[in-house]
Amino acid sequence: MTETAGDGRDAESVSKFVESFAAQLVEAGMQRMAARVFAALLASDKGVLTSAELGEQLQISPAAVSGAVRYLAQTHMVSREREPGSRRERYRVHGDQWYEALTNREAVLKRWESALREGVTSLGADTPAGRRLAETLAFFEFVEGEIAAMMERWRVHREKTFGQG
Amino acid sequence: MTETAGDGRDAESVSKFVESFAAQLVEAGMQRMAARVFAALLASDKGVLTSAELGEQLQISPAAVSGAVRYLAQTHMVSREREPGSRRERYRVHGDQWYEALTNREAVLKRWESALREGVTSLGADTPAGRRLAETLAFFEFVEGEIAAMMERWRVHREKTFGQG
DNA sequence: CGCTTCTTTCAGAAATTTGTGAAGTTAAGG
DNA sequence: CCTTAACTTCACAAATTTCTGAAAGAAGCG
Repeated sequence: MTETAGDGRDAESVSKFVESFAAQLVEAGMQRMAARVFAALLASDKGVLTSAELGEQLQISPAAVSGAVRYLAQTHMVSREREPGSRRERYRVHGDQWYEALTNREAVLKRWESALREGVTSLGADTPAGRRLAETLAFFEFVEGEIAAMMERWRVHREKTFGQG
Repeated sequence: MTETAGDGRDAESVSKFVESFAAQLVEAGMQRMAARVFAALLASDKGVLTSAELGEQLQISPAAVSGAVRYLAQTHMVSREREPGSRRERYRVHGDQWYEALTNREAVLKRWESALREGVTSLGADTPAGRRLAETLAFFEFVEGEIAAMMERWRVHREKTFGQG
């Protein structure tokens, strides 16, 4: 059985999962390194890894880790931590926050809505195209509200199923 | 005022909307030509354009139109029509279907779930990482169910707001 | 059945994206 | 303060993606 450094788990199984899950995320539009880093964190024992650990496990340069983490932090899928009095940064998946970021993409929705709003104005709200855009806009606004409610239901459902986690 | 062929609308306004909305879609991961074609259809008078019209309006080759439309049709964001007795294909946005394709992405979710399921098995459901993956999996399964309900609520909401459309 | 018109496929050029090594920056610890 | 360990930024090489022109493929129409 192949073992990594100290975490006592089958490195090959981990890698297999990491690569296959990352591949799916990539297919859905995520940058490759970001996807691999994220998957590695998900599959890690504590949900926390250092830059060096990520680099070694995924066989990528510090620069690649840095870039991936910047992206993931911006999109709120991982958070950076620093043990006080250390130069070592640690990256963590929030057991119950990251998927909001994944599905929500509120910023994306907002920008779509903004573009649509301008379209309605400039094409005219009384034109067929304007009406189509207005309806599309209404849909996104609707979705935006629904997602919040859905996440709330998830939290309830989750607690029932998994406890406080 | 700049007018296109026969639709009597300000070509520049249309183009402006098309390009800015398409840009947002691209940023969210859609292929550029697909995004432009889609936006052009959204902003068209009838929600229908021919291949030639798309090529001219967007200044792209027939090949590019073909590729974009293939993608959009595969993802159910537009449908292809053919007036019986014509070689000319027409592409249409479904005023009230395309966003299902956009948000649904059921196939994507399914593949994510599948990768996670394998991860849970191979890492062990009783390990910390296994539990994290299992919870993630549960989340996606939850979302999958919720989306159907959400779309149903949208249909109701839409009819109240826009009528039968 | 061949002509014509439209769409698709394909190979390749161009542009973009990605990941690296190396230099630069920051901050802990002596 | 100087050293050193870590992270970040930058320029470039490599890989990938994208779009085009050209050729091939369908399908109506005479």
